[in-house]
Amino acid sequence: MADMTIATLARAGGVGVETVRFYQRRGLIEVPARGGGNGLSGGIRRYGDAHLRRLRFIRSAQGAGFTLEQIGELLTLDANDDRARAQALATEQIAALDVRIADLQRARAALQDLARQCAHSGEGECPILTSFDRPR
Amino acid sequence: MADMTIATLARAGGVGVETVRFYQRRGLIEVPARGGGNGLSGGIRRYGDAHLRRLRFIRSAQGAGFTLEQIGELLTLDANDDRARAQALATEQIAALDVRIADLQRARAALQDLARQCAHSGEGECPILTSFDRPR
DNA sequence: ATGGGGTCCGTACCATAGTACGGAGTCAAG
DNA sequence: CTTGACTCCGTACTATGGTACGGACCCCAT
Repeated sequence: MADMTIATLARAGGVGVETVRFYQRRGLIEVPARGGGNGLSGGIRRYGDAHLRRLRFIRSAQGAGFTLEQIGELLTLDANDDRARAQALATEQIAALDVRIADLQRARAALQDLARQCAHSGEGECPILTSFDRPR
Repeated sequence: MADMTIATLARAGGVGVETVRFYQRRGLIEVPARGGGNGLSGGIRRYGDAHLRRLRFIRSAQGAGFTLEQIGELLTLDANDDRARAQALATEQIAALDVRIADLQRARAALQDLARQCAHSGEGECPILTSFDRPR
């Protein structure tokens, strides 16, 4: 899968061309030299497996809740083999995820309660619409 | 707590003045008439308990993961007593929360694994930095 | 060798949820 | 009756993660 064009790379990574270019602007994906190696000056940039791995790295890390800025840092660490810092980032991110998960679970429980009450209550008011009036 | 100024209302709701004004622009909080009731023309807008309840509703609903647009709809339903639609929105939101929670839990588990491997592995590469290379 | 699709690049725009700024008006205390 | 804090309002700007546009250029198949 070497020597891809940007469209091929994007498709392989499951994103749009513009997204790849956006990541390049952010410094997350390297912009390869132009002209596929045939010696001529200008031309079209070609992408290889390394670029595709990088793109997938970015998408996976996003899936783990990292921001693009954090991902940039992870990539720097990768280049520097800075394991301690990488571990610290991971631990931080786990804590952040725990907070978010707990928040969402609380919200979910509250909503479920409300939906149940609304379904089973008689002609009174639906509690979904009044329950938020109390301070958190 | 009636007859608050916007700053008092904002403080009571735990937000900034600009945030209250932002909600007003979005149509989520009513803009009261000017001149506290003393008959004079121009003046300062005064806010009462209803405004504070509304503000707290918005903050609570945000805590449950609703967007401001959805909150606007909830408020409309409140005005119309549309219980069926409110229930539907709550159910939808619960499903959305479930998806997000599952995503985050998966991400958390993966990260934890990686952090552990990184801590216990010898002189090799820290797996945090290479593990994202595989497709999701 | 030419036509149409893909690429390059800068720039502008989108949604979401605010946050800040600046000038004019208002209000209450001293 | 002035001073200083607060309010009003429009407008602009922030952060995050893209998405779109337009002109110039390139390259491959016919």
